[in-house]
Amino acid sequence: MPETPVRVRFCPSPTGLPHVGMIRTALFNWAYARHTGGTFVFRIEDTDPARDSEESYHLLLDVLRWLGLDWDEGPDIGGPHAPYRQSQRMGLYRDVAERLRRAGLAYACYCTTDEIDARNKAAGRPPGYDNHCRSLSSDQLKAFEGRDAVLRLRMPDTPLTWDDLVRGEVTFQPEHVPDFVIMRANGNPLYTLTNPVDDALMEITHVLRGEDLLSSTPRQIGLYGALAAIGVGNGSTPRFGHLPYVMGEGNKKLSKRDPEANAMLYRERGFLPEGLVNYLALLGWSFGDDIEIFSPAEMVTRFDVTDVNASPARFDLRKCEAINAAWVRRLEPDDLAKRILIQLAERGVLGPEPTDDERALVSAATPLVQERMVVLEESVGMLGFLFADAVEIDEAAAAKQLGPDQQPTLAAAVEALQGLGDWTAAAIEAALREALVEGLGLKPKNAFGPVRVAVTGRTVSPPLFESLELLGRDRTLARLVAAQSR
RNA sequence: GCCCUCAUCGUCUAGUGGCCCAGGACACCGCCCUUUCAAGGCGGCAGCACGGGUUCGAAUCCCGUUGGGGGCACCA
Repeated sequence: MPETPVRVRFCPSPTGLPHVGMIRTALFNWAYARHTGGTFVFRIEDTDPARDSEESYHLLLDVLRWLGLDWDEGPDIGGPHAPYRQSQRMGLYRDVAERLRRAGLAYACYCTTDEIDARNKAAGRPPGYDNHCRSLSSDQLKAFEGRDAVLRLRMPDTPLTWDDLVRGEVTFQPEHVPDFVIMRANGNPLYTLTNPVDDALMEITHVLRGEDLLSSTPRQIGLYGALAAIGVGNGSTPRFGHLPYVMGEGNKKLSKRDPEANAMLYRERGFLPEGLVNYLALLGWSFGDDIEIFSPAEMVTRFDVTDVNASPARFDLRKCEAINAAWVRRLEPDDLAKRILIQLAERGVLGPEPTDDERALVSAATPLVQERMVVLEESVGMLGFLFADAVEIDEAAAAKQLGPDQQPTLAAAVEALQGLGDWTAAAIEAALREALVEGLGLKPKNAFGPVRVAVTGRTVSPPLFESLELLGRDRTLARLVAAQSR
């Protein structure tokens, strides 16, 4: 028996900066589509001009592309259900709303929020609409003449139940799900209408979204019933899966204000897309077999929504960094070198068009830093010394390693390296050991510390002898001499 | 207030009645390796929220309690 092909969607509102929780939702939808051989639809829900922005829309596209979460239908590439931006589908929603009204499935409501609140208070009821305008007499209707009306959906008076893909069966009693607004008084449709209408029209089979939308699901199920009645969509209601929150510090949802929430930040800091995707996947899901490092493609082979955890997960930057570091180590050196090159160019260590020599130097230096980096950003500090004539010396490092006591060490190093025939890491190490460790009787730590600071400017650097080899004899000697005249 | 929902080490998780006096990872602490910093290796710390059931047997099933989160918009 052939199953209906899976169609999932990611449908953010373009407001503010892309949020990691939102990206995690996109990832799970994407992974589920790819795992099942289904279709991943990307739709933009920009029905609120007051909050939506074009800039935010482009950021969304950028982030998804950067992470490699490709979509099969969407605003930029079109598809059988185009357009994929709700702002371009307004006529459609108005039409559906009108049909619902004419079918008696939706009705005009003239109540103001103040009136509703007042009635609830007087009756000692909890907040929420009281279905007041469901059946108004013609006299009552006349009294409201000229007053603005919103359109509300008439909800069924039976329990609303669905089998949530991550939580199991969930039921709401009808008295807790009042008739809700689907069209503003000004005639603009609300999310409560546009989202299910598009899901129906686009024949979405699985709605995987944040748990914040869980309590709006009964309303959507009610709407689906109404849509089926007027022939919008294919008449079937999608399955729902509510993904757990991504939490921030303390016990609150990672908020948009929280800097850690901004997905763009990770790209700027030089996280690898593979690393971020890998970490985000771990928030509510696990690969199995005690394996934690996996590629997006590997994730796809195993991902299933029904394996997603129901409980919220805290975003842990440390772990995110550790996963990324593992990915840095996992990359082929050539691949890593390319990414470091881009990073160095973006940060001005290299020009926008690196020379062949610079490219070669980056390639040669990459293996020296591959095990030392957590994020690409660090390549600037670790490799910067290779790409300048002189080096800027860290003052704290100088105070520790370039004082009067270290002058003889530096002098001996200059002498040992000056006449060295073969400028290779091995030869440099041999020469330095002979002159400083054996010659001056220094411990290795004290022998190489001053050389390191003089040449790289820092107490922490890539392996010293390899670094000197890459730097070259002239610049190495110049820096050793310069350090003596400080 | 009402409704919904969640509950295993500090954190992310494995675990779907016996393989679990609970496994892995991050973080933390030791030791080893070592020219710095890492990486790597070895070891350590640390958890089934609580109370009742069901069962020969419960982290796993049921009920309750407590605690956390979300919702109750002409936002999405």
